[in-house]
Amino acid sequence: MKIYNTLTKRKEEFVPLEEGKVKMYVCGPTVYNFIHIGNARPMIVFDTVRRYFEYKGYDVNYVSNFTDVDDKIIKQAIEEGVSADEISKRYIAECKKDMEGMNVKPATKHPLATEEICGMLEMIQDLIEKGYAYEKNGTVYFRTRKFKEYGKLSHKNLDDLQSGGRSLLVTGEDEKEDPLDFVLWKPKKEGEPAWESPWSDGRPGWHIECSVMSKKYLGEQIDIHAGGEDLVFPHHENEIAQSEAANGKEFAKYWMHNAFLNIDNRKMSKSLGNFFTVREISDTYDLQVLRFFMLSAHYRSPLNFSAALMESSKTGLERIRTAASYLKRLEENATQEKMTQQDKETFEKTETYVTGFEEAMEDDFNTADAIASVFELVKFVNTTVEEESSKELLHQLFDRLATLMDILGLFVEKEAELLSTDIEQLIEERQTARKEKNFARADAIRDELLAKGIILEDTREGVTWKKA
RNA sequence: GGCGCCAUAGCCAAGUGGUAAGGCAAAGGUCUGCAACACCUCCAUCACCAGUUCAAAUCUGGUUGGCGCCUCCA
Repeated sequence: MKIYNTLTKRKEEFVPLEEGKVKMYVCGPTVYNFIHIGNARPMIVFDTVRRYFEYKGYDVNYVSNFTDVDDKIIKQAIEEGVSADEISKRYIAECKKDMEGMNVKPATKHPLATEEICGMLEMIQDLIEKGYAYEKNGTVYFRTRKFKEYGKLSHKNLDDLQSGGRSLLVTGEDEKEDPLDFVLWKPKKEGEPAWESPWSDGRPGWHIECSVMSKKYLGEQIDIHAGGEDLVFPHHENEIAQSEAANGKEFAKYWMHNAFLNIDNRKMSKSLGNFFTVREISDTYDLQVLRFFMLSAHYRSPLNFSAALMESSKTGLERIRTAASYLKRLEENATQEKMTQQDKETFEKTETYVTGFEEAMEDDFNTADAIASVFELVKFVNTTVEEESSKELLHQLFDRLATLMDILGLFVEKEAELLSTDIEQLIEERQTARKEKNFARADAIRDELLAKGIILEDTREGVTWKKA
């Protein structure tokens, strides 16, 4: 399996630290509002990475945090006149609902920054003792130049950073020894949440949180650290500096970064205000469609979001699901139980689509290519399977399709839903009308159901329905 | 100013040296009471210029256009 590593700027063969196990950490959102669909990209992408590892038999320890102490949370709390804690708790709960809708598996552990302060104090103290950090008026800074490899992830050199067009010196930070130094601990301002520390009552800097939570739940060394590409610098660069300075060993072996989700070719972000929340999208679309859309491009390519593209994704996903329900229907009506010799040969032919799918995923999780294999399998099913096919074959084909889709976190079957009895009666009445060639009545009933969001389709095997 | 990415059909998108996957849309057709589904047919020489090579969308140089990071940010 090959993974593109931001650290080395090339695809590398994945070799786990420990045989059969994967330890991965994915930087999670800051919870001060509903998550937007840009936040959803890494969730979906890295959940898919996880699912593929699990499909390959790896035991994946997947940790993803919630940043629940931050300027923006405090700002939101002040605006609403409630506590910061209330804001973060609320949006963590909402985020989890969205994740469920997108079929993103819960992490093995979702640590909260506010519950890990103790570990942060320890690591900061450790860094001070090792000479990598210093305290000034209650603020603790990381001594960036002391960490010789600083810049190795983002491939920047310190002098470029300093002589750049922008000043890294921000107001009130002229007490730093060096403009490149960043904050590990900062004293509280009036009304802000704070914790006691040897340096001041205050709160941790953003970067130290991930270093500490990763170490606590995954150990000093992990296989994969992932997040959005904007986190490469400074967040991940700083994490490396902190963790490697404190632990004295390589922090993460593989660094994965997803590209952005754009709107009109512009980065979507809360600060630019050009974003859609996942919740908004879920009003119009099944979030499975959003997931399918996200996986239709490679995770390292920028992806534009639009209603037209969502429609296209919806239709495409529907095509796959139609094939699946076709198999199910035939299976229910099949008379032949066991596979015939010909069935066996048919089934063997689908091996190539599984291989194609796996090869795509092995190549740095090329989900776009993997989906192409799924479509090829769908085409094969639609052109090969027939009423005479055996139950066993139909079942196996369904299973094969569902398995591939499950790796992508996509369902192939609609949830088991029951129609209310009056709707079922309408469908029966329509069938009677059709037999009597009373098509006007039949069409009227179909329209009536359509208005209720139910689409009827007449097939050789009878009437099927789906939600609009 | 520094660092970096991208440019494939109407749209989306794979493909990193051997002659363009897949999906959506459109068009024509088969099936069907109609519709839908499904199936068949049709749909590109890869931004531009120059070069390397027997061979380039794929490598090199340049041009144009778009974007990202360097500041909270997925």
